Amino acid sequence: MKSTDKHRKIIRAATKVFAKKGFFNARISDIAKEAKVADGTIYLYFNNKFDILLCVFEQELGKLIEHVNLLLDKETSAKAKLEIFITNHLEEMKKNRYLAEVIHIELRQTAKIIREYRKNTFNDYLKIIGVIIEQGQNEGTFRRDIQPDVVQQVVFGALDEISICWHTGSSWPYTPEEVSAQLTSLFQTGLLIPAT
Amino acid sequence: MKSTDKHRKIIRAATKVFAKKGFFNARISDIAKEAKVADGTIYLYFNNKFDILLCVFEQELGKLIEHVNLLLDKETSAKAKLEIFITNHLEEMKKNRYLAEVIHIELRQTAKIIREYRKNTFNDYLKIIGVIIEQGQNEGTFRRDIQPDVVQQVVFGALDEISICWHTGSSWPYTPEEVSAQLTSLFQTGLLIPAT
Amino acid sequence: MKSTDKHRKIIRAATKVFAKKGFFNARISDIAKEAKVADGTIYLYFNNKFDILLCVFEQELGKLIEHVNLLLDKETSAKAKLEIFITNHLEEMKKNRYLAEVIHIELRQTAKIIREYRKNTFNDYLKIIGVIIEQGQNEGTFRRDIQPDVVQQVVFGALDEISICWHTGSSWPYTPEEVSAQLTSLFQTGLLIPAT
Amino acid sequence: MKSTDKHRKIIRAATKVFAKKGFFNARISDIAKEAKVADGTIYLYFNNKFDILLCVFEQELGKLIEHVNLLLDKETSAKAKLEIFITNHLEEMKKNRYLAEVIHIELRQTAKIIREYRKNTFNDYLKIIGVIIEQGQNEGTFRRDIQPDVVQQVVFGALDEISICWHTGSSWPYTPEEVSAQLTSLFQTGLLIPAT
DNA sequence: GATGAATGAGCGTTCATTCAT
DNA sequence: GATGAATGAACGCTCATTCAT
Repeated sequence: MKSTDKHRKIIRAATKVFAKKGFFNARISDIAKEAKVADGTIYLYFNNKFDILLCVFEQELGKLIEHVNLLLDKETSAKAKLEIFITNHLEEMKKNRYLAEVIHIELRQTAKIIREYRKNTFNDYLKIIGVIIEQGQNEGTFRRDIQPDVVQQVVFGALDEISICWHTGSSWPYTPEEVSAQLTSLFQTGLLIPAT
Repeated sequence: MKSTDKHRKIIRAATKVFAKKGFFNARISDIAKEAKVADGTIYLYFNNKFDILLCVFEQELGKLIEHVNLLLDKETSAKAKLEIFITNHLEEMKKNRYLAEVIHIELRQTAKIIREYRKNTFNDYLKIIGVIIEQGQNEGTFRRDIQPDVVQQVVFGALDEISICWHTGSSWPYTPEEVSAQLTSLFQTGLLIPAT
Repeated sequence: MKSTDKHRKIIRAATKVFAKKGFFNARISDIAKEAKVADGTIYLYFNNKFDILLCVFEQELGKLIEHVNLLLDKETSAKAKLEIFITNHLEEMKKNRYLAEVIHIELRQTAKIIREYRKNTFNDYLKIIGVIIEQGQNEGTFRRDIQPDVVQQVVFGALDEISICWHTGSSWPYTPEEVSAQLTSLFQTGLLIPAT
Repeated sequence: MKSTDKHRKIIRAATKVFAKKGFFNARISDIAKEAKVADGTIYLYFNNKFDILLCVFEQELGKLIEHVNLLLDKETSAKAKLEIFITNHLEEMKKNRYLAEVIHIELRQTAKIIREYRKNTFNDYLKIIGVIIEQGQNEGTFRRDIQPDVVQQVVFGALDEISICWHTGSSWPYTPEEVSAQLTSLFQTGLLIPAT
């Protein structure tokens, strides 16, 4: 168990350091210091610096997927599921500032490379949205003229761009609940005021 | 004019190189070679490597802002303007693969830093969306319970996440027109099929 | 006896690993793995990495000296002794590829350092040749105008350069017996065909 | 010409540093300091540390080959040529202590690797001896029962082992002329006093 | 005695930046 | 203004050595 413990400690430290300085500006010794281990120790658990970043995503996205799937299983309608997904993502990102930043900034660099390797936990996360949309279309709740794979990009992009706002210097007065309500409503019924 | 010419050449080369390799993996000598100038020449036009990246954004976002504003001026309704904005962004990103990637990936790294410096052309671009939404609310076309500053993040995030899809290995069969129609419709009337 | 056993196991493993990768490229963990002991165990028997190399030479050269001395004691004439020495060295090196390589390559690095420390088993081995030559000169069999300390270098250098040939990729078709016959003859009567 | 100049300077510095500390203990910064250039400058002229060592051999052995070939061309008999080769090698090694040590110690490490790459200037040097022996056999001066490829190893091994003696702490009272006379005579007529 | 996880000093190499030409 | 050779600080990674178990 001890070794798993250290693995976790390093992951957590790396997430924090990557969020603060960015992957390329982060030094291994920064992570080591943050994790309170020696530089060399890191290489007992990871192959190289980039591997640490990948593991951060694997682990954190994995947890995110597991968690949201648990929540989604409790709901049956696609409409409710979409709301759950949005709410959960925003709450998690509000809670975990470092993860939010690492996803927002570093995931993208990595995504390009990962796409080739297809070690694609990120894609699994995106696909959850796609599947919800498909279900809604089959149920007859969601429009069929908007493609699920378009929606999944749109929703994730929207969530990700929002999720960084809490951690900016500028004031962002909304709570996750407020934003998630707005987003859910926006994606459900749109911006337009229906003509009566 | 000659010097402006070289400035432009370097910007263009840098955009390409940054898109291909990412800011941190791009070497000054890569940019110099792509721009067909000597390494040292770059420092006659830019203060340092990061300054080049900033200038890429300043210049490219500046052009984008200028261009979309021209288009928006031709329209009066917020509804039409939002459509224009969406369509234009996707078309531009489809056209300019390098810019799309640089915005998607590098802008985020920079955004964090820029936010502090407030040299904020990016914010100006975002704000255009916000202003459109406000106008729509004042006109009475757009709902007032969804905040303009939320929407601007959402729309940009969505557009940006979509705009990278054309340049991925995986097949993305939709044309900008199709996607922009879907997006526009999604943001206007939402996913739900209205109960009749 | 058990501890002596482990010492021997490590020496043998080290000889193999040093031969394969060279002293500097060999890792302690390579030797440990080859010897089937833990890394730390090695430090119960040796002071440091270099000490292992020294012990390899001490031990292997010691055995070589002991063995050749036994053989030499059976002969009386310097002429026969020189032949024995040559034959024995080549046979041993043919038999023990790893030792041959370690002597050929690593001994030289070490020799320079050892020379200063005078912990000089290597010199003892060389000196055997010198003593044979001196005996031959005293007997009146060997010329007195060629210095024993020159000959000892020459003979060892020749043997060592030959002894690696069996372990090279390139074809080396001669048996130790053939080569030792040629070398013995060469050192005894030279290359020239005597004018009749 | 300037760049060639710096290449030479680095080669010379590297030869000295490698001789003093050995390849693996030599730091790039040692070589840089000795050559009075910056660390990075070295990489403008060489691919990596090992490449420097290879270039030392290529260059120095190349010069050696060129030089000895010039001398050999002046002689016709194989007997004279062998003498020239021996004398020249010893003189050069006496003159250039650093080269002598680098050949003696580092060449062997490298030789193993080089053998696979066959970038084999060292072999060219050895072959010169072999060719002399063949010529002697064809002329009828040298015995045919001793193989040229055996002799070339023997002669080089002998020379190399001798050539280090001048640079050892221990006293080595002989001049290159004396040693080369002894060696030549040894290889020509052997150790034995001919029975009258 | 034996282990092997942890340590941290050390070094090869890169590359943004400078400056003599 | 333009060049590109030269610089040297910076950092990822390795591995001999230690020490708690």
